[in-house]
Amino acid sequence: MSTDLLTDDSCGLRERKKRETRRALNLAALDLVEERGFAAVTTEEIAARAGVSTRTFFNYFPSKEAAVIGTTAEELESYAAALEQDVDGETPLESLRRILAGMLAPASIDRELRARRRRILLGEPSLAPALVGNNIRIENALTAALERRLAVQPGASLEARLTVAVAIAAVRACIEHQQNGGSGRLERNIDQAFERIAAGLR
Amino acid sequence: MSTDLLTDDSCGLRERKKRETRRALNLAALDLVEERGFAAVTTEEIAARAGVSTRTFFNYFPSKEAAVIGTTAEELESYAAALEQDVDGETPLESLRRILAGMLAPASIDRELRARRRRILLGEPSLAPALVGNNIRIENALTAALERRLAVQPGASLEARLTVAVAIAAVRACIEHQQNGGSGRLERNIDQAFERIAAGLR
DNA sequence: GCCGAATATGCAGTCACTGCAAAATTGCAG
DNA sequence: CTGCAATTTTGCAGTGACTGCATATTCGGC
Repeated sequence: MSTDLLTDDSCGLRERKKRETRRALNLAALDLVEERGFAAVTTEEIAARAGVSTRTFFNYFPSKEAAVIGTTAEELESYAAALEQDVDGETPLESLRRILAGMLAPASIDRELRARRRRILLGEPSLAPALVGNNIRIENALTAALERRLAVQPGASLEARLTVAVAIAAVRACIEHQQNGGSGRLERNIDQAFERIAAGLR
Repeated sequence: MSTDLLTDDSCGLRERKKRETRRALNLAALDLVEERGFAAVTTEEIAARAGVSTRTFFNYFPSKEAAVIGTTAEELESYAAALEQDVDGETPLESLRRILAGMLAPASIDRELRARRRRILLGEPSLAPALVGNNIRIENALTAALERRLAVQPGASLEARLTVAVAIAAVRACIEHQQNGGSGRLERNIDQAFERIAAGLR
């Protein structure tokens, strides 16, 4: 196989190949779902397009949904690390707004991929349950990170988990609003939502 | 079959039988999951214990998870109706606290069943994704109800959806907190959470 | 008691997902 | 470069969720 451009970071050939395979599976899944819709795609086809066996597919992802969503442990850790950092005058909620908005926004590098991902994932209503299920992982990772930042024992107070859960719910609500033909642009709505939350809901 | 005690409310035998079957399936599912755990129970067994064919099982519930969770459209409507009502000086958030807490609390009649349900559902981590998926239905129903109460066009403003989503997230966060061995009792934590939200998070 | 409609069932089939054991690949030491 | 051990891939066989369809049963009104 051709040695590739983006060898990301680390060590041995083994690790690199695993990353490549994982990514290939995720991209294959996105392609196929975009072409035909989630229900009409089989794990066999995804594996085939990625050039591995069906069995190997399940060595990388526990379910078809997970392959399409494709959140990696690294991404999770990177978001958690970002939240753990205490940026000058930012409240936890402000940090969460920045980080969660960043997860949605097409960032500098992966621009098109991120945008495509977003379009495909949100365009498939049948993925909604899996997506919110995936949010549990995100919530747990971010909660732990915020607890470290606040220097409290894990689970000692509700504060951290509540803040994270509410922030994620706010973003989800904006997305849902968007999909139901709601008013306003997503970015702007998210800003408004966080303002409302900081001001106190009634 | 023996004519039963609680014939609930309405009309024909047909409707009553459907309710009975639905309930029987839900109870059978709860029983079996309590005995053996969700993964070790098959839809065939649930159907058998409820006295119907496997095929009929899927006429009532779209998935094994749904059968265990067992939320009915009637329940949804009743919660929505409760939220739609404008109770004296209650803010929307206060109404939501009351209604969502009521969904968890073992109510007057079904006391034991509600408690059992709660224990079983929350005791099965593998059901967590399905549970949050189910929350989407609840969120949609409550959002529509709140929009009626506020007399706004559906989807016109973010307000309703945001409030509902945040309220549900708060309850979920308290449950999650509880399950991770967090401090405090559930009821009390929910109260605190809603107070924090009304006061504004940071 | 009889007919149209709703409901229950059986059957065959697809596909997600798993455990297991054999084969292929990789990293490493000699 | 060569064999060796660990890791990864793969094939295979099996289980079980879920669906469409055709058929039988049951219900409600006449």
